[in-house]
Amino acid sequence: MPELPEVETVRQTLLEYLPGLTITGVNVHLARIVKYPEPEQFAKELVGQSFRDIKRRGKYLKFVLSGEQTLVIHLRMTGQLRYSLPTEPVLRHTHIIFSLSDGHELRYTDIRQFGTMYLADNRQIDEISGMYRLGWEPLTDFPLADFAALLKGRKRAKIKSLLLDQHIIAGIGNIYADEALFIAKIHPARLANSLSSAEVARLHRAIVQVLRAGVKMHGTSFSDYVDGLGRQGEFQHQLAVYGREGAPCPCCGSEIVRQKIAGRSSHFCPLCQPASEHVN
DNA sequence: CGATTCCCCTGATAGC
DNA sequence: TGCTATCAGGGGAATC
Repeated sequence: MPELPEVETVRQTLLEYLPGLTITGVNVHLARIVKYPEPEQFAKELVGQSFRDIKRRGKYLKFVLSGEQTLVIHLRMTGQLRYSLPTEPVLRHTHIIFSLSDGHELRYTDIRQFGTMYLADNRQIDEISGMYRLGWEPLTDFPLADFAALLKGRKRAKIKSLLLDQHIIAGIGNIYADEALFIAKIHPARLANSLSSAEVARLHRAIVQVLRAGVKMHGTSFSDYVDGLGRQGEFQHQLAVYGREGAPCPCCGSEIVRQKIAGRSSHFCPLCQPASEHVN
């Protein structure tokens, strides 16, 4: 499940190969992945354009093209982008293949078919893809004071659901939300405005820390995630709580609990992350 | 207005 | 052995 660190790793790996290459063909085998424009036009407009740059916004990848257009790809749950040789076997669930001028292919594989692609002029792409609605970019534009003020204004929301809300912070998913809350020692079901300023500061720092660590370790290959060359990440070996139900807390040894909170499974240590603020 | 639920989809797993 | 039910979760729409 690609979150910010995984998407950033894909960006970095593809950035080594794609810039300067021209798209010589596009084969769309599953039309529903292409949300805009119609798949035929999508393919037609892409052919002949070359890659200038690859950017990222939250969990979205933005391929800046030579024709003043941007190709936006969201991997959602199980999407994978691989820079491959045509001689490599085409994996099952490969839905879109871009042929490249160096003889390679950029292949989009997605078991669950939830991924999305958009192609539009640079000035329209944010609106068409929905990216204009995204919140703070946590590694470059995430002011603590504004974050604290937002949490103060949320009397009913659980902190976990706010961390997952892309309109507030862009790029956090279930794995890094649980890990950040563990590092900050905050229970996922705490109401946002009940956090003390010390807790808000801890959480802010934990979010940045865990996302940076995830990028440094090339992402978390918990289920399907691989980078732009098909390589797994390493951060799954450092997870403290996610996917560790029943295992000992790395901090105190208590059994990690898994519980559905705000509609998502949440993993936490009941001792290190008490349901109310722990005052020392 | 904001929070919750449903839904898209396939594969892994549990239960019978 | 094989069937069905359940769960996983990003994010948008529908619903409460």
